[in-house]
Amino acid sequence: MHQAASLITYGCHGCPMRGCGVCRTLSNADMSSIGIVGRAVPAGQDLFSQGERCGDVFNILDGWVFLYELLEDGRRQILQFGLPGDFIGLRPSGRASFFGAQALSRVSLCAIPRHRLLDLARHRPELAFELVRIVASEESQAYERLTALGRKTALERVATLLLELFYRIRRRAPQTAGEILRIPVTQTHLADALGLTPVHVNRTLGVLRQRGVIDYGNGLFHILAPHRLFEIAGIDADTCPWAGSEERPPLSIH
Amino acid sequence: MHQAASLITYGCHGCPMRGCGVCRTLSNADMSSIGIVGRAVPAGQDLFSQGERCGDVFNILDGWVFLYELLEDGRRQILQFGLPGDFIGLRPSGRASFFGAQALSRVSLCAIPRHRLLDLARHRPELAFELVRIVASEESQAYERLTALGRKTALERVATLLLELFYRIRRRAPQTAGEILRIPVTQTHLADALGLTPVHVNRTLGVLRQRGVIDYGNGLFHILAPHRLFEIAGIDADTCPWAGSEERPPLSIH
DNA sequence: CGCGATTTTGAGCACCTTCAATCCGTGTGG
DNA sequence: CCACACGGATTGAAGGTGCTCAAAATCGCG
Repeated sequence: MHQAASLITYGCHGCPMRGCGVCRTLSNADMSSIGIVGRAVPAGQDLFSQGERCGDVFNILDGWVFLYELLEDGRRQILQFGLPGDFIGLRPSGRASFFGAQALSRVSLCAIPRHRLLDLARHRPELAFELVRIVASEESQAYERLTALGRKTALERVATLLLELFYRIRRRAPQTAGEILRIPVTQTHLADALGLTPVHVNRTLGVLRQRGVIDYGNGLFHILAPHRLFEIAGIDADTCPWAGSEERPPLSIH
Repeated sequence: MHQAASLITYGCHGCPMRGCGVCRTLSNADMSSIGIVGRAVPAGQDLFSQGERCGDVFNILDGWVFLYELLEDGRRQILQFGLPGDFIGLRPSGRASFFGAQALSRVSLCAIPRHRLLDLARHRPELAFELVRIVASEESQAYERLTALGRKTALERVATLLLELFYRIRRRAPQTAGEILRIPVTQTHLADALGLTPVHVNRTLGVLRQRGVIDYGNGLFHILAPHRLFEIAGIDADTCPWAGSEERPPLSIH
Protein backbone atom coordinates (compact mmCIF):
# COMPACT_ATOMS: atom_id res chain seq x y z
CA MET A 1 0.00 0.00 0.00
CA HIS A 2 2.37 2.59 1.17
CA GLN A 3 4.75 2.43 -1.73
CA ALA A 4 2.02 3.96 -3.85
CA ALA A 5 2.64 7.11 -1.91
CA SER A 6 5.90 7.51 -3.76
CA LEU A 7 3.85 8.33 -6.84
CA ILE A 8 2.48 11.37 -5.13
CA THR A 9 4.30 14.50 -6.11
CA TYR A 10 2.79 16.52 -3.34
CA GLY A 11 2.93 14.08 -0.46
CA CYS A 12 -0.14 13.99 1.71
CA HIS A 13 1.98 14.20 4.83
CA GLY A 14 2.55 17.86 5.41
CA CYS A 15 -0.07 18.80 2.84
CA PRO A 16 -1.80 21.95 4.06
CA MET A 17 -5.13 20.50 2.96
CA ARG A 18 -4.70 17.18 4.72
CA GLY A 19 -7.27 18.12 7.32
CA CYS A 20 -9.72 19.79 4.95
CA GLY A 21 -12.81 18.59 3.19
CA VAL A 22 -12.64 15.17 1.65
CA CYS A 23 -9.11 14.50 2.80
CA ARG A 24 -10.15 14.89 6.40
CA THR A 25 -12.30 11.80 6.14
CA LEU A 26 -9.63 9.60 4.59
CA SER A 27 -6.94 7.55 6.25
CA ASN A 28 -3.41 7.52 4.89
CA ALA A 29 -4.06 4.02 3.59
CA ASP A 30 -7.17 5.28 1.79
CA MET A 31 -5.13 8.03 0.23
CA SER A 32 -2.56 5.63 -1.09
CA SER A 33 -5.05 3.13 -2.43
CA ILE A 34 -7.01 5.79 -4.27
CA GLY A 35 -4.02 6.89 -6.28
CA ILE A 36 -3.91 10.62 -5.85
CA VAL A 37 -1.61 12.43 -8.23
CA GLY A 38 -0.18 15.86 -7.64
CA ARG A 39 -0.01 18.20 -10.58
CA ALA A 40 0.80 21.77 -11.51
CA VAL A 41 -1.19 23.71 -14.08
CA PRO A 42 0.08 26.96 -15.60
CA ALA A 43 -2.10 30.06 -15.59
CA GLY A 44 -4.62 30.16 -18.38
CA GLN A 45 -4.68 26.42 -19.00
CA ASP A 46 -7.79 24.28 -18.66
CA LEU A 47 -7.93 21.62 -15.98
CA PHE A 48 -10.66 20.21 -18.15
CA SER A 49 -12.62 21.74 -21.01
CA GLN A 50 -16.28 22.11 -21.70
CA GLY A 51 -17.56 19.03 -23.50
CA GLU A 52 -14.64 16.93 -22.33
CA ARG A 53 -14.82 13.87 -20.18
CA CYS A 54 -12.65 14.22 -17.18
CA GLY A 55 -12.10 11.23 -14.92
CA ASP A 56 -10.62 13.21 -12.08
CA VAL A 57 -11.80 15.45 -9.33
CA PHE A 58 -9.40 18.08 -8.08
CA ASN A 59 -8.38 19.41 -4.74
CA ILE A 60 -6.87 22.86 -5.13
CA LEU A 61 -3.72 23.21 -3.05
CA ASP A 62 -2.49 26.53 -4.32
CA GLY A 63 -3.64 29.10 -6.86
CA TRP A 64 -7.05 29.99 -8.25
CA VAL A 65 -9.26 28.35 -10.86
CA PHE A 66 -12.63 29.22 -12.29
CA LEU A 67 -15.47 27.14 -13.69
CA TYR A 68 -17.06 28.51 -16.83
CA GLU A 69 -19.62 27.79 -19.48
CA LEU A 70 -19.30 29.00 -23.05
CA LEU A 71 -22.16 29.72 -25.43
CA GLU A 72 -21.85 29.00 -29.13
CA ASP A 73 -21.03 32.58 -30.00
CA GLY A 74 -18.31 32.93 -27.39
CA ARG A 75 -20.22 34.50 -24.55
CA ARG A 76 -18.76 33.17 -21.32
CA GLN A 77 -20.30 32.78 -17.89
CA ILE A 78 -18.02 32.14 -14.95
CA LEU A 79 -19.95 29.85 -12.62
CA GLN A 80 -17.62 29.66 -9.68
CA PHE A 81 -14.16 30.53 -8.48
CA GLY A 82 -12.06 27.80 -6.90
CA LEU A 83 -9.59 28.73 -4.18
CA PRO A 84 -7.04 26.69 -2.28
CA GLY A 85 -8.90 24.09 -0.28
CA ASP A 86 -11.77 23.90 -2.73
CA PHE A 87 -12.85 20.70 -4.32
CA ILE A 88 -13.56 20.86 -8.03
CA GLY A 89 -15.17 18.68 -10.63
CA LEU A 90 -17.37 16.32 -8.68
CA ARG A 91 -20.40 16.85 -10.88
CA PRO A 92 -19.22 16.08 -14.39
CA SER A 93 -19.60 12.37 -13.70
CA GLY A 94 -18.89 9.97 -16.50
CA ARG A 95 -20.38 12.04 -19.23
CA ALA A 96 -19.05 15.16 -20.91
CA SER A 97 -18.98 18.15 -18.63
CA PHE A 98 -21.13 21.05 -19.71
CA PHE A 99 -18.61 23.43 -18.18
CA GLY A 100 -14.87 23.77 -18.13
CA ALA A 101 -12.31 24.68 -15.48
CA GLN A 102 -9.35 26.93 -16.07
CA ALA A 103 -6.40 28.04 -13.98
CA LEU A 104 -6.36 31.75 -13.18
CA SER A 105 -2.87 31.60 -11.77
CA ARG A 106 -0.35 28.84 -11.57
CA VAL A 107 -2.19 26.11 -9.72
CA SER A 108 -0.99 23.11 -7.83
CA LEU A 109 -3.58 20.48 -7.12
CA CYS A 110 -4.31 16.86 -6.37
CA ALA A 111 -6.04 14.88 -9.08
CA ILE A 112 -8.22 12.13 -7.67
CA PRO A 113 -9.73 9.46 -9.92
CA ARG A 114 -13.44 10.01 -9.58
CA HIS A 115 -14.57 6.41 -9.79
CA ARG A 116 -12.13 5.34 -7.11
CA LEU A 117 -13.23 8.09 -4.80
CA LEU A 118 -16.87 7.19 -5.36
CA ASP A 119 -16.16 3.49 -4.92
CA LEU A 120 -14.57 4.29 -1.63
CA ALA A 121 -17.51 6.46 -0.69
CA ARG A 122 -19.73 3.39 -0.99
CA HIS A 123 -17.98 1.93 2.03
CA ARG A 124 -17.26 5.14 3.90
CA PRO A 125 -20.47 6.90 4.82
CA GLU A 126 -18.37 9.68 6.35
CA LEU A 127 -16.82 10.31 2.96
CA ALA A 128 -20.16 10.27 1.16
CA PHE A 129 -21.41 12.62 3.82
CA GLU A 130 -18.56 14.99 3.26
CA LEU A 131 -19.33 14.99 -0.45
CA VAL A 132 -22.90 15.97 0.29
CA ARG A 133 -21.67 18.78 2.49
CA ILE A 134 -19.30 20.06 -0.20
CA VAL A 135 -21.79 19.95 -3.05
CA ALA A 136 -24.50 21.49 -0.88
CA SER A 137 -22.17 24.34 -0.02
CA GLU A 138 -21.41 24.88 -3.69
CA GLU A 139 -25.11 24.89 -4.43
CA SER A 140 -25.72 27.56 -1.81
CA GLN A 141 -23.08 29.74 -3.41
CA ALA A 142 -24.64 29.18 -6.81
CA TYR A 143 -28.02 30.24 -5.43
CA GLU A 144 -26.58 33.40 -3.92
CA ARG A 145 -25.00 34.26 -7.22
CA LEU A 146 -28.28 33.60 -9.00
CA THR A 147 -29.93 36.21 -6.83
CA ALA A 148 -27.12 38.62 -7.57
CA LEU A 149 -27.34 38.14 -11.33
CA GLY A 150 -31.09 38.14 -11.45
CA ARG A 151 -31.99 40.90 -9.08
CA LYS A 152 -29.03 43.09 -8.19
CA THR A 153 -27.63 46.14 -9.96
CA ALA A 154 -24.09 46.26 -11.30
CA LEU A 155 -22.88 48.13 -8.22
CA GLU A 156 -24.51 45.64 -5.89
CA ARG A 157 -23.13 42.70 -7.84
CA VAL A 158 -19.56 43.93 -7.80
CA ALA A 159 -19.74 44.67 -4.09
CA THR A 160 -21.27 41.25 -3.45
CA LEU A 161 -18.58 39.39 -5.35
CA LEU A 162 -15.77 41.33 -3.72
CA LEU A 163 -17.16 40.53 -0.29
CA GLU A 164 -17.60 36.88 -1.14
CA LEU A 165 -14.02 36.55 -2.36
CA PHE A 166 -12.79 38.65 0.53
CA TYR A 167 -14.27 36.34 3.11
CA ARG A 168 -13.47 33.15 1.28
CA ILE A 169 -9.83 34.17 1.27
CA ARG A 170 -9.85 35.24 4.89
CA ARG A 171 -11.41 32.01 6.01
CA ARG A 172 -8.63 30.05 4.38
CA ALA A 173 -5.81 32.31 5.43
CA PRO A 174 -6.74 34.12 8.61
CA GLN A 175 -3.16 35.32 8.98
CA THR A 176 -3.82 37.60 6.03
CA ALA A 177 -6.02 39.58 8.33
CA GLY A 178 -5.48 42.84 6.48
CA GLU A 179 -8.03 44.04 4.01
CA ILE A 180 -5.61 43.84 1.10
CA LEU A 181 -6.31 40.91 -1.17
CA ARG A 182 -4.42 39.46 -4.05
CA ILE A 183 -7.11 38.43 -6.49
CA PRO A 184 -5.57 37.03 -9.67
CA VAL A 185 -8.44 37.99 -11.93
CA THR A 186 -8.81 40.58 -14.66
CA GLN A 187 -11.82 42.84 -14.83
CA THR A 188 -12.95 40.68 -17.72
CA HIS A 189 -13.13 37.70 -15.36
CA LEU A 190 -15.20 39.72 -12.92
CA ALA A 191 -17.46 40.74 -15.79
CA ASP A 192 -17.99 37.16 -16.90
CA ALA A 193 -18.79 36.15 -13.36
CA LEU A 194 -21.21 39.02 -12.84
CA GLY A 195 -23.05 39.02 -16.14
CA LEU A 196 -21.65 42.42 -17.12
CA THR A 197 -19.25 43.80 -19.70
CA PRO A 198 -15.63 44.52 -18.79
CA VAL A 199 -16.21 48.18 -19.54
CA HIS A 200 -19.05 48.45 -17.11
CA VAL A 201 -17.20 46.52 -14.43
CA ASN A 202 -14.43 49.03 -14.82
CA ARG A 203 -16.78 51.97 -14.39
CA THR A 204 -18.42 50.32 -11.40
CA LEU A 205 -15.11 49.62 -9.69
CA GLY A 206 -14.26 53.23 -10.42
CA VAL A 207 -17.36 54.34 -8.54
CA LEU A 208 -16.39 52.24 -5.53
CA ARG A 209 -12.90 53.69 -5.66
CA GLN A 210 -14.16 57.24 -5.92
CA ARG A 211 -16.41 56.69 -2.95
CA GLY A 212 -13.44 55.54 -0.94
CA VAL A 213 -14.85 52.07 -0.36
CA ILE A 214 -12.11 50.15 -2.13
CA ASP A 215 -8.84 50.73 -3.88
CA TYR A 216 -7.15 48.50 -6.39
CA GLY A 217 -4.41 48.06 -8.94
CA ASN A 218 -1.82 45.51 -9.99
CA GLY A 219 -4.07 42.61 -9.13
CA LEU A 220 -4.47 43.82 -5.58
CA PHE A 221 -7.72 44.88 -4.01
CA HIS A 222 -7.87 46.93 -0.87
CA ILE A 223 -11.10 46.93 1.06
CA LEU A 224 -11.08 50.33 2.70
CA ALA A 225 -14.58 50.31 4.18
CA PRO A 226 -15.97 46.77 4.56
CA HIS A 227 -19.03 48.07 6.32
CA ARG A 228 -20.00 50.31 3.44
CA LEU A 229 -19.35 47.49 1.03
CA PHE A 230 -21.91 45.40 2.87
CA GLU A 231 -24.38 48.27 2.67
CA ILE A 232 -23.83 48.64 -1.04
CA ALA A 233 -24.06 44.91 -1.62
CA GLY A 234 -27.36 44.80 0.20
CA ILE A 235 -26.07 42.21 2.64
CA ASP A 236 -26.71 42.33 6.35
CA ALA A 237 -23.28 41.76 7.83
CA ASP A 238 -24.78 40.57 11.11
CA THR A 239 -27.04 37.84 9.82
CA CYS A 240 -24.84 36.83 6.90
CA PRO A 241 -23.56 33.35 7.71
CA TRP A 242 -20.24 33.56 5.88
CA ALA A 243 -19.30 37.06 6.97
CA GLY A 244 -18.29 35.89 10.40
CA SER A 245 -14.52 36.05 9.74
CA GLU A 246 -12.38 32.92 10.12
CA GLU A 247 -15.02 30.38 10.97
CA ARG A 248 -16.04 26.98 9.73
CA PRO A 249 -17.34 26.48 6.20
CA PRO A 250 -20.57 28.39 5.61
CA LEU A 251 -22.78 25.36 5.57
CA SER A 252 -22.76 22.52 8.02
CA ILE A 253 -25.23 19.79 7.32
CA HIS A 254 -26.21 18.08 10.53
CA MET B 1 -41.82 -0.55 13.80
CA HIS B 2 -44.64 -1.03 11.41
CA GLN B 3 -47.33 0.58 13.46
CA ALA B 4 -45.53 3.88 12.88
CA ALA B 5 -46.74 3.56 9.35
CA SER B 6 -50.21 4.33 10.56
CA LEU B 7 -49.04 7.88 11.19
CA ILE B 8 -48.37 8.29 7.55
CA THR B 9 -51.15 10.06 5.76
CA TYR B 10 -49.87 9.17 2.37
CA GLY B 11 -48.79 5.58 2.86
CA CYS B 12 -45.51 4.66 1.25
CA HIS B 13 -47.07 1.56 -0.27
CA GLY B 14 -48.58 2.69 -3.50
CA CYS B 15 -46.81 6.03 -3.32
CA PRO B 16 -45.92 7.05 -6.86
CA MET B 17 -42.52 8.23 -5.63
CA ARG B 18 -41.66 5.06 -3.76
CA GLY B 19 -39.09 4.10 -6.35
CA CYS B 20 -37.66 7.57 -6.87
CA GLY B 21 -34.69 9.38 -5.44
CA VAL B 22 -34.10 8.97 -1.76
CA CYS B 23 -37.04 6.65 -1.24
CA ARG B 24 -35.58 4.17 -3.68
CA THR B 25 -32.70 3.53 -1.32
CA LEU B 26 -34.83 2.97 1.77
CA SER B 27 -36.50 -0.16 3.01
CA ASN B 28 -40.03 -0.07 4.35
CA ALA B 29 -38.61 -0.48 7.84
CA ASP B 30 -36.35 2.51 7.26
CA MET B 31 -39.33 4.52 6.16
CA SER B 32 -41.26 3.71 9.28
CA SER B 33 -38.40 4.35 11.65
CA ILE B 34 -37.62 7.71 10.13
CA GLY B 35 -41.08 9.03 10.82
CA ILE B 36 -42.21 10.40 7.51
CA VAL B 37 -45.28 12.59 7.64
CA GLY B 38 -47.54 13.32 4.72
CA ARG B 39 -48.87 16.83 4.39
CA ALA B 40 -50.84 19.05 2.07
CA VAL B 41 -49.97 22.69 1.52
CA PRO B 42 -52.37 25.13 -0.15
CA ALA B 43 -51.25 27.23 -3.08
CA GLY B 44 -49.35 30.33 -2.08
CA GLN B 45 -48.31 29.08 1.33
CA ASP B 46 -44.68 28.70 2.40
CA LEU B 47 -43.31 25.25 3.15
CA PHE B 48 -40.68 27.18 5.03
CA SER B 49 -39.77 30.84 4.96
CA GLN B 50 -36.55 32.68 4.41
CA GLY B 51 -34.72 33.07 7.72
CA GLU B 52 -36.64 30.23 9.30
CA ARG B 53 -35.23 27.04 10.68
CA CYS B 54 -36.89 24.08 9.14
CA GLY B 55 -36.17 20.63 10.48
CA ASP B 56 -37.68 18.79 7.56
CA VAL B 57 -36.78 17.92 4.05
CA PHE B 58 -39.60 17.43 1.58
CA ASN B 59 -40.41 15.01 -1.13
CA ILE B 60 -42.90 16.55 -3.52
CA LEU B 61 -45.64 14.08 -4.40
CA ASP B 62 -47.98 16.36 -6.28
CA GLY B 63 -48.05 20.01 -7.24
CA TRP B 64 -45.35 22.59 -7.78
CA VAL B 65 -43.22 24.61 -5.40
CA PHE B 66 -40.53 27.21 -5.91
CA LEU B 67 -37.48 28.21 -3.90
CA TYR B 68 -36.91 31.93 -3.63
CA GLU B 69 -34.73 34.53 -2.04
CA LEU B 70 -35.98 37.98 -1.08
CA LEU B 71 -33.90 41.13 -0.86
CA GLU B 72 -34.60 43.76 1.76
CA ASP B 73 -36.57 45.94 -0.63
CA GLY B 74 -38.79 43.16 -1.86
CA ARG B 75 -36.99 42.11 -5.00
CA ARG B 76 -37.43 38.39 -5.39
CA GLN B 77 -35.30 35.80 -7.14
CA ILE B 78 -36.75 32.39 -7.81
CA LEU B 79 -33.90 29.92 -7.47
CA GLN B 80 -35.55 26.72 -8.52
CA PHE B 81 -38.87 25.12 -9.30
CA GLY B 82 -39.76 21.91 -7.54
CA LEU B 83 -41.92 19.37 -9.36
CA PRO B 84 -43.41 16.07 -8.23
CA GLY B 85 -40.56 13.73 -7.47
CA ASP B 86 -38.20 16.52 -6.47
CA PHE B 87 -36.50 16.61 -3.15
CA ILE B 88 -36.49 19.96 -1.41
CA GLY B 89 -34.76 21.52 1.53
CA LEU B 90 -31.66 19.46 2.06
CA ARG B 91 -29.37 22.46 2.28
CA PRO B 92 -30.85 24.62 4.99
CA SER B 93 -29.29 22.36 7.61
CA GLY B 94 -29.65 23.31 11.23
CA ARG B 95 -29.30 27.00 10.72
CA ALA B 96 -31.74 29.50 9.29
CA SER B 97 -32.32 29.03 5.60
CA PHE B 98 -31.34 31.96 3.42
CA PHE B 99 -34.16 31.08 1.05
CA GLY B 100 -37.79 30.11 1.35
CA ALA B 101 -40.01 27.59 -0.39
CA GLN B 102 -43.57 28.28 -1.46
CA ALA B 103 -46.32 26.22 -3.00
CA LEU B 104 -47.33 27.30 -6.48
CA SER B 105 -50.33 25.03 -6.54
CA ARG B 106 -51.86 22.81 -3.94
CA VAL B 107 -49.02 20.52 -2.98
CA SER B 108 -48.94 17.17 -1.30
CA LEU B 109 -45.62 16.10 0.06
CA CYS B 110 -43.73 13.96 2.53
CA ALA B 111 -41.98 15.77 5.33
CA ILE B 112 -38.91 13.91 6.51
CA PRO B 113 -37.05 14.95 9.67
CA ARG B 114 -33.68 16.02 8.42
CA HIS B 115 -31.58 14.79 11.32
CA ARG B 116 -33.14 11.36 11.16
CA LEU B 117 -32.52 11.10 7.47
CA LEU B 118 -28.93 12.17 7.93
CA ASP B 119 -28.43 9.83 10.87
CA LEU B 120 -29.63 7.02 8.70
CA ALA B 121 -27.34 8.15 5.91
CA ARG B 122 -24.39 7.56 8.23
CA HIS B 123 -25.15 3.86 8.10
CA ARG B 124 -26.48 3.65 4.56
CA PRO B 125 -23.81 4.65 2.06
CA GLU B 126 -26.37 4.14 -0.69
CA LEU B 127 -28.54 6.79 0.86
CA ALA B 128 -25.67 9.22 1.32
CA PHE B 129 -24.75 8.53 -2.25
CA GLU B 130 -28.21 9.28 -3.46
CA LEU B 131 -28.10 12.58 -1.59
CA VAL B 132 -24.89 13.49 -3.39
CA ARG B 133 -26.53 12.66 -6.69
CA ILE B 134 -29.56 14.79 -5.93
CA VAL B 135 -27.67 17.83 -4.74
CA ALA B 136 -25.21 17.57 -7.62
CA SER B 137 -28.10 17.54 -10.05
CA GLU B 138 -29.57 20.61 -8.40
CA GLU B 139 -26.23 22.32 -8.62
CA SER B 140 -26.00 21.60 -12.33
CA GLN B 141 -29.39 23.19 -12.86
CA ALA B 142 -28.32 26.19 -10.82
CA TYR B 143 -25.23 26.55 -13.00
CA GLU B 144 -27.27 26.38 -16.18
CA ARG B 145 -29.55 29.07 -14.87
CA LEU B 146 -26.57 31.20 -13.91
CA THR B 147 -25.42 31.12 -17.50
CA ALA B 148 -28.90 32.06 -18.64
CA LEU B 149 -29.18 35.01 -16.25
CA GLY B 150 -25.66 36.22 -16.80
CA ARG B 151 -25.24 35.84 -20.53
CA LYS B 152 -28.52 35.26 -22.32
CA THR B 153 -31.02 37.75 -23.68
CA ALA B 154 -34.60 37.88 -22.46
CA LEU B 155 -35.80 35.88 -25.45
CA GLU B 156 -33.14 33.23 -24.91
CA ARG B 157 -33.89 33.04 -21.21
CA VAL B 158 -37.60 32.55 -21.65
CA ALA B 159 -37.04 29.88 -24.28
CA THR B 160 -34.49 28.16 -22.05
CA LEU B 161 -36.80 28.06 -19.05
CA LEU B 162 -39.75 26.81 -21.05
CA LEU B 163 -37.64 24.01 -22.47
CA GLU B 164 -36.29 23.09 -19.06
CA LEU B 165 -39.75 22.90 -17.54
CA PHE B 166 -41.08 21.14 -20.61
CA TYR B 167 -38.57 18.33 -20.33
CA ARG B 168 -38.69 18.10 -16.57
CA ILE B 169 -42.41 17.52 -16.81
CA ARG B 170 -42.12 15.04 -19.61
CA ARG B 171 -39.50 13.03 -17.80
CA ARG B 172 -41.83 12.66 -14.85
CA ALA B 173 -44.96 12.01 -16.81
CA PRO B 174 -44.11 10.48 -20.18
CA GLN B 175 -47.76 9.73 -20.81
CA THR B 176 -48.30 13.45 -21.24
CA ALA B 177 -46.43 13.14 -24.46
CA GLY B 178 -48.21 16.06 -26.06
CA GLU B 179 -46.60 19.45 -26.16
CA ILE B 180 -49.27 21.03 -24.02
CA LEU B 181 -48.15 21.71 -20.50
CA ARG B 182 -49.94 22.85 -17.43
CA ILE B 183 -47.52 25.18 -15.73
CA PRO B 184 -49.07 26.69 -12.60
CA VAL B 185 -47.01 29.87 -12.67
CA THR B 186 -47.88 33.48 -13.42
CA GLN B 187 -45.73 35.58 -15.71
CA THR B 188 -44.50 37.27 -12.56
CA HIS B 189 -43.07 33.95 -11.39
CA LEU B 190 -41.31 33.50 -14.70
CA ALA B 191 -39.96 37.04 -14.39
CA ASP B 192 -38.59 36.40 -10.91
CA ALA B 193 -36.95 33.21 -12.10
CA LEU B 194 -35.43 34.86 -15.16
CA GLY B 195 -34.25 38.14 -13.70
CA LEU B 196 -36.74 40.14 -15.76
CA THR B 197 -39.83 42.24 -15.10
CA PRO B 198 -43.30 40.77 -15.60
CA VAL B 199 -43.95 43.31 -18.32
CA HIS B 200 -40.95 42.27 -20.31
CA VAL B 201 -41.68 38.59 -19.85
CA ASN B 202 -45.10 39.29 -21.28
CA ARG B 203 -43.68 41.02 -24.32
CA THR B 204 -41.16 38.23 -24.81
CA LEU B 205 -43.80 35.53 -24.60
CA GLY B 206 -45.76 37.60 -27.08
CA VAL B 207 -42.85 37.47 -29.51
CA LEU B 208 -42.68 33.70 -29.22
CA ARG B 209 -46.40 33.47 -29.77
CA GLN B 210 -46.31 35.76 -32.78
CA ARG B 211 -43.55 33.69 -34.29
CA GLY B 212 -45.67 30.61 -33.91
CA VAL B 213 -43.22 28.88 -31.59
CA ILE B 214 -45.52 28.61 -28.60
CA ASP B 215 -49.05 29.39 -27.61
CA TYR B 216 -50.40 29.92 -24.12
CA GLY B 217 -53.27 31.02 -21.97
CA ASN B 218 -55.15 29.90 -18.87
CA GLY B 219 -52.03 28.49 -17.28
CA LEU B 220 -51.43 26.23 -20.25
CA PHE B 221 -48.43 26.38 -22.50
CA HIS B 222 -48.39 24.82 -25.91
CA ILE B 223 -45.01 24.17 -27.46
CA LEU B 224 -45.76 24.42 -31.15
CA ALA B 225 -42.24 24.20 -32.51
CA PRO B 226 -39.82 22.61 -30.02
CA HIS B 227 -37.04 22.66 -32.56
CA ARG B 228 -37.26 26.40 -33.04
CA LEU B 229 -37.43 26.87 -29.29
CA PHE B 230 -34.09 25.10 -28.99
CA GLU B 231 -32.65 27.35 -31.66
CA ILE B 232 -33.88 30.45 -29.90
CA ALA B 233 -32.67 29.21 -26.52
CA GLY B 234 -29.23 28.62 -27.96
CA ILE B 235 -29.29 24.98 -26.92
CA ASP B 236 -28.11 22.17 -29.11
CA ALA B 237 -30.93 19.65 -28.87
CA ASP B 238 -28.64 16.81 -29.88
CA THR B 239 -25.91 17.23 -27.30
CA CYS B 240 -28.15 18.53 -24.55
CA PRO B 241 -28.20 15.83 -21.87
CA TRP B 242 -31.68 16.48 -20.50
CA ALA B 243 -33.41 16.98 -23.83
CA GLY B 244 -33.46 13.25 -24.53
CA SER B 245 -37.14 12.81 -23.70
CA GLU B 246 -38.17 10.43 -20.93
CA GLU B 247 -34.77 9.26 -19.75
CA ARG B 248 -33.00 9.02 -16.45
CA PRO B 249 -32.17 12.10 -14.41
CA PRO B 250 -29.73 14.41 -16.21
CA LEU B 251 -26.80 13.62 -14.00
CA SER B 252 -25.63 10.19 -12.98
CA ILE B 253 -22.64 10.17 -10.74
CA HIS B 254 -20.70 6.97 -11.23
C1' DC C 1 -72.38 41.75 -11.94
C1' DG C 2 -68.34 43.41 -9.73
C1' DC C 3 -64.01 42.75 -7.71
C1' DG C 4 -59.13 41.31 -7.70
C1' DA C 5 -55.51 39.16 -10.04
C1' DT C 6 -53.32 38.70 -14.22
C1' DT C 7 -52.26 39.83 -18.87
C1' DT C 8 -51.61 43.12 -22.36
C1' DT C 9 -50.24 47.39 -24.51
C1' DG C 10 -48.12 52.14 -24.76
C1' DA C 11 -44.65 55.75 -23.99
C1' DG C 12 -40.55 57.41 -22.01
C1' DC C 13 -36.46 56.53 -19.60
C1' DA C 14 -32.09 54.44 -17.71
C1' DC C 15 -28.80 51.15 -17.01
C1' DC C 16 -25.77 48.86 -19.30
C1' DT C 17 -23.79 47.76 -23.87
C1' DT C 18 -21.23 48.62 -27.98
C1' DC C 19 -17.71 50.66 -30.44
C1' DA C 20 -13.61 53.05 -30.28
C1' DA C 21 -9.68 55.43 -28.74
C1' DT C 22 -6.20 56.23 -25.32
C1' DC C 23 -3.34 55.14 -21.48
C1' DC C 24 -0.44 52.30 -18.79
C1' DG C 25 2.78 48.65 -17.24
C1' DT C 26 5.47 44.92 -18.65
C1' DG C 27 8.24 42.24 -21.45
C1' DT C 28 10.91 41.75 -25.76
C1' DG C 29 14.06 42.70 -29.22
C1' DG C 30 16.96 45.89 -31.71
C1' DC D 1 18.68 52.22 -23.61
C1' DC D 2 14.97 52.83 -26.35
C1' DA D 3 11.31 51.24 -29.70
C1' DC D 4 7.80 48.32 -30.01
C1' DA D 5 4.19 45.08 -28.99
C1' DC D 6 0.85 43.29 -26.04
C1' DG D 7 -2.62 42.71 -22.50
C1' DG D 8 -5.21 45.10 -19.50
C1' DA D 9 -7.29 49.37 -17.61
C1' DT D 10 -9.53 53.60 -18.55
C1' DT D 11 -12.42 56.95 -20.70
C1' DG D 12 -15.84 58.90 -24.13
C1' DA D 13 -19.95 58.87 -27.00
C1' DA D 14 -23.92 56.77 -28.87
C1' DG D 15 -27.31 53.20 -28.98
C1' DG D 16 -30.36 49.45 -27.40
C1' DT D 17 -32.33 46.13 -24.34
C1' DG D 18 -35.05 45.93 -20.74
C1' DC D 19 -37.18 48.93 -16.94
C1' DT D 20 -40.69 52.16 -15.00
C1' DC D 21 -44.95 54.13 -14.90
C1' DA D 22 -49.54 53.87 -16.32
C1' DA D 23 -53.77 52.39 -18.23
C1' DA D 24 -56.75 49.17 -20.49
C1' DA D 25 -58.29 44.53 -21.39
C1' DT D 26 -59.15 39.91 -19.90
C1' DC D 27 -60.01 36.23 -16.78
C1' DG D 28 -61.44 33.82 -12.64
C1' DC D 29 -64.57 33.88 -9.06
C1' DG D 30 -67.91 35.01 -5.40
